Amino acid sequence: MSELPKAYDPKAVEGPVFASWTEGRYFEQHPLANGVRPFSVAIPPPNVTGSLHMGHALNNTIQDVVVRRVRMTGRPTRWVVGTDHAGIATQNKVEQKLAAEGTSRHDLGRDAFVEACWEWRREHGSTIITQLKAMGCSCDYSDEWFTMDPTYQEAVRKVFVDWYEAGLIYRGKRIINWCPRCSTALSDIEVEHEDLDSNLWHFRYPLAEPAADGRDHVVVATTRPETMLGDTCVAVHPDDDRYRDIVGATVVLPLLGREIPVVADSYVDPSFGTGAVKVTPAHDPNDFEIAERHGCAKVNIMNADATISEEGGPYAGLDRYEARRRIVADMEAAGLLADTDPHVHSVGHCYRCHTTIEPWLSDQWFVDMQPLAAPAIEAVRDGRVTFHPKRWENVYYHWMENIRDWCISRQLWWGHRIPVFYCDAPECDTSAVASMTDLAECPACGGPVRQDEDVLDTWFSSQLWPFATFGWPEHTPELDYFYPTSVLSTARDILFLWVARMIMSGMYCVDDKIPFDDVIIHPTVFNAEGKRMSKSLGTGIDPLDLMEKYGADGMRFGLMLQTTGSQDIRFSEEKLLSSRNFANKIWNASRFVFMNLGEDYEPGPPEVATVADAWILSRLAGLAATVDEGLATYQFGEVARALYEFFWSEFCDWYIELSKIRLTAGARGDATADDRAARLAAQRNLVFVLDTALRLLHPMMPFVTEEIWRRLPLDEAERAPSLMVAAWPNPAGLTGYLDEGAERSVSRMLEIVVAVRAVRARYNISPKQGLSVVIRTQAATDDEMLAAEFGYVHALAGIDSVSAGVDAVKPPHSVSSVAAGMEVYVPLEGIVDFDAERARVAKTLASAAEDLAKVERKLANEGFLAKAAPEVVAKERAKEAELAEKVGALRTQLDELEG
RNA sequence: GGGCGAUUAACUCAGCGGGAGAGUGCCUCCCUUACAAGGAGGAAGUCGGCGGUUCAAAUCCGUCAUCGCCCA
Repeated sequence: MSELPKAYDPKAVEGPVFASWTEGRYFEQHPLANGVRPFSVAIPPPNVTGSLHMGHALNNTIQDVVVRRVRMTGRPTRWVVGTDHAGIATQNKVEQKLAAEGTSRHDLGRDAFVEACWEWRREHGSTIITQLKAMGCSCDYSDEWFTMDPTYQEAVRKVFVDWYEAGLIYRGKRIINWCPRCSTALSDIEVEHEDLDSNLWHFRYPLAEPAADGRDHVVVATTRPETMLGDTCVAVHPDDDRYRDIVGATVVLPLLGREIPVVADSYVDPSFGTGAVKVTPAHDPNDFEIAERHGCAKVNIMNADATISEEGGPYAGLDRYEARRRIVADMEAAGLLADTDPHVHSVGHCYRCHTTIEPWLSDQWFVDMQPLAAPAIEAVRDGRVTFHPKRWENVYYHWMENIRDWCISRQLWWGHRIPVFYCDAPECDTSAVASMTDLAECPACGGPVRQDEDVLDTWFSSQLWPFATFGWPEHTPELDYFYPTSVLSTARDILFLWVARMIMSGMYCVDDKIPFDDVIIHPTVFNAEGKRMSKSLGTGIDPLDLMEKYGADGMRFGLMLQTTGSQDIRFSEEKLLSSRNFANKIWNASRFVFMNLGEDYEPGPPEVATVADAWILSRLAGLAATVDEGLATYQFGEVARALYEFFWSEFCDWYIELSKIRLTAGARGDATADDRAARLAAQRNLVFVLDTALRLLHPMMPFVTEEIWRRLPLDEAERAPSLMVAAWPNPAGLTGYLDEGAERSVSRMLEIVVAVRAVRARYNISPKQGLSVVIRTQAATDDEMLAAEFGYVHALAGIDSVSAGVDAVKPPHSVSSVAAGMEVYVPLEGIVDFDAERARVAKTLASAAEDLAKVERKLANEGFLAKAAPEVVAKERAKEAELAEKVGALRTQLDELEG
């Protein structure tokens, strides 16, 4: 057995351990085992341009923890991995690269540009996959997917054609969200709204003819003055008496001189601004609706790059903000600026580049979502899909029930090109056809066709991920076997972009089957100030740096400790310290075990030889149940805390310390056969507890546990080529070790040890100075139990002699403490400051007396006795007795100190 | 405007109907051959305010306040 280094060094361990997993092919799912329900997870594919951030680190740790646990139970398991082609992000990257080289995509042309994107992907596209490996993620890397793979393209195309032919996809001229920087349309949920300080400008619009009451103008309010160039009417509410007389009148649009009508429309809110609104149909979705209802023109005054178009007359060519300044200035100069009020309004920004988006009239493709949403809502309502935490279901319902059509066309070159072909022949009946194969000629007239220039929204393709990665639309064995997947883990910000759409498309495409059973919505990772982490703002933390400093296990465990169902994570590095130290603690406890096994150790089953053994095995059985149940229900924080507490406080602080008695006695030259047998029992129990704990820890801390576990001397039956594929501790198999009596007994003994140590610490008594202890017990039965544990008290509290009895008498010049209802006396001739001791005891007494009074009040309460559960009352009575005992003992102590 | 979440020790957070917990920080002592990335002991909280339900409320309900997020 090779000696372990003194401290755990993640860097020395992680690489080789990961390599051994790959070599053993434990990540892969081999032949499909029939008759067993498999467990599968589709990773939310990271952007191919991406690199690991804290959100990925958390999300993928969660998936790995879930997957590793299930794999250890022996269930066939597969975690599908891959990347998303990320249309806008990738196109931006490649365009930047081209710009640096002094060229552009327009210089290259479409085909060469797309090839440049593939080239970029070949060079840089595996960054994040490599980083997932560094984290220890147990994905099946032998079958990596990309949303632009040939078979994946087939899947995307099929969904488009199917939906087109079913009438679910249509093309129309609508107001969409336009990003002038990315030069593409965006769907509604790709727009992030932000409240900005601005103004509400009041403009006077002159009437062509004075109204009956002599009025010669109408005042409209706007937050976007530049759009007045595209005004085609002014609207007022039909019931608004202020404007009743001018409905139907004509207004002369200032600056341009265009004549536009005043219309009445109930959309107008009479209480906002002046109650009269300018209507710009080509630049506002609501105005578009008004124009449709009243047959007004739609004048598009903006170019794709957000400069003013020819329709803007004298302002043509100006940038949108410059145009705004000039128009306000010109209106003011013309005496038509009635007022300027400060005003906060919500401005949409591109979720990729944060440029202010323009609502813009253009031809785009849309998906009619309502028919798809209906069954997907039902799937969550009837529990086929479950959200964790459950409250996210309401967010899902709210969005799904108010769902709007999805704009899926993007004016990009990198992506899935829309498979629609147009025939421009005027005499041909067929104007557009969606096709699974590229068309060279019109199927109707045989004339030339041209393909739609646009590509599909990246999310249109990634919604197919949970089934396209199993080979759909082919009816593959993998699809039959692994779909539906088991779990989807994600942050809440892609609940709509992804989760909802995957449920809709999954059910539509794969026989009405849901894409996953459980959805885990995990916390969002913020920085220490609670702000969003962002690389561009420099507020991000790089998980690779963290792994460098704290080890992959340290980072993973630290994240798991903070993952609860309610709070987001305010992350800071210090929070990983305890996890890194924990890995080292595991390492050193294991080192201790190895050092104490020796050459002659013979593996064997655990043996309850002492009450300490019974205690630790009982605690271990409890831990296994907590961890198993906790992971099955995604209570990661709770599980991490239970593991930490057990390993550090119970196993290391107490059991290992207790085992030293038997280990050293049994190793001495003059050891008896009994001593040697006792040593062997201790060794086997140490190995068993460590073995089981490592298995339970493995999903969260795969590297350190694997490295140690391989070296454990286990029975042949317990062995496995890797901890990854070793058996998960079955809680049901450990219930035989549950032993409440042993737990009570040991915790009482530990209290005595702590009480004696506290005396030592309080009076600064050297560990080398021997002490004796006298314990006054409450009942004779306690005496025997205690006597059996004297050895432990000796060893742990460093004392020479212990005696106990119901009628034990306080020795002279001793201080006393109360532990577990017993009096513990430590004679301290000449060492103690009795004044300080009196003060301390008085304080403890006051607090105990208060507790006792509380319990007594409760027990004097008739209502409590009548209504509370009997076991609760019994517990209170026991508590009362215990506290009364404690108070009595403290009083006596105080009296003795006074005297 | 609608919804969700948070408010517990100096800090970061668990607990979510029956004796206030952890990590970090702080104080005291200790390099005791598993571990100083450690060990032992300790100080520290009217569980945001106010009402209510209950025998019993940090925990359930209502309300207010503050902070954060989502939707419109």
